[in-house]
Amino acid sequence: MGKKKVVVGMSGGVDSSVAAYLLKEQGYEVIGVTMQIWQEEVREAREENGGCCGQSAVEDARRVAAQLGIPHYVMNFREEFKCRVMDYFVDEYLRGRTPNPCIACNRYVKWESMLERSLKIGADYIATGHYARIMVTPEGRYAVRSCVTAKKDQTYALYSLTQEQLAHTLMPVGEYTKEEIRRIAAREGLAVASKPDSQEICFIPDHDHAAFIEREAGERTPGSGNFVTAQGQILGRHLGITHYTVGQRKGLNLAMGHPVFVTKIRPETNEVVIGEAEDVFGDTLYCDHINFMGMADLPRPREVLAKIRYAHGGERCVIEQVAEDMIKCSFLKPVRAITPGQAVVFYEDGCVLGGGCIL
RNA sequence: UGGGCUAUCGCCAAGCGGUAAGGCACAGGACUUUGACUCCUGCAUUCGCUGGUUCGAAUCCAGUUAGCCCAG
Repeated sequence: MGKKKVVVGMSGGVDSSVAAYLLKEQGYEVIGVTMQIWQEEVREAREENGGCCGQSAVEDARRVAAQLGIPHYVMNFREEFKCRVMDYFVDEYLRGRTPNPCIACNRYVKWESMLERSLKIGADYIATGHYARIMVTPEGRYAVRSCVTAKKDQTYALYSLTQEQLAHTLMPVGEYTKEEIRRIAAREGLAVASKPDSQEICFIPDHDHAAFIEREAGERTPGSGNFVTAQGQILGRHLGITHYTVGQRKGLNLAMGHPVFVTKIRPETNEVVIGEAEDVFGDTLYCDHINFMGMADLPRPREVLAKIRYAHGGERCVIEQVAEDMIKCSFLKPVRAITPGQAVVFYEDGCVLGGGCIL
């Protein structure tokens, strides 16, 4: 029986580099692959960005692969990335929603595309540097669960993986803390040991979302409109709905004497609704694009812990399937800034049961 | 044209003769897969303007300008 073959998605960062190292140590036949996704006019921005997916990423990954003595290839996923991540990102903003591109990238690019292509070249698994662990539930379902480093937990962004995908996925760094991973990288002398963590959205290195959207959307870019209260009072002019997200305070340029926040975005009327701090709280949400992971279905209401955005600690809520592709979440306590477009992910004991996209 | 009121940082606003509070906004930083939240730091040598009184004025006086209100 030959070695199991695994394709490691190497971003050129510390995590995926160590993932490749660990798998090799564990006896897998490891192949390093770096996805080519968005880099075209990248230049200066990447170095301070840490370059999660930039051009230097390819070189860094190649260097690490050479150090580890594993083959390294580049797979071109620009097409997929453009339409499934960048276009989605822009379209969501145009619809007044706040997308989470990392979830889309994971689902469509890293897993659907990269996994498919990897299986095609004879791999048994793909692996990534995500801080998450894959488990099998007593019912025999695959699920991801929080890793030891709760702070770096990335299960939220992985909620949409299917059973089939999880069956062919390995996440070796989920067993370690970020500090341990860096230590291993340093111990093994990996070139990227001290590379800064990547953050923010990789394809917008300058962090200027609005400018990016304007470039991409062109004519479709929404113009300025009114800031209004829930009662309809006009408070001022905004720069275009793509500049805002629910819960936002900064950048509104509204001197009301006290802090005010975005409570809602109305693309139909091009209005941004403004309210008080308490107006940002809500206790009910609906989501679609459901994916069941640790639970196979939801035949009856069930109480779970739900996270409504990446850095959210989670709140107890009762979930109930109200339609073919719709779940209603009723929180026991109001949660802040329920934001359409963001994911809601359900957990039980750190295990992802499933999730959806907030409506 | 008379009479009254008001004029202090981008907005609101303390101050009432003793040497410019505060809030919001904004900027920078920390944090961050929402330009989110949050936190830290910064932010009027100057009080519509011109003179005067005083040891000392944003604070008192005179004039002047602007805005608002009320008049015949």
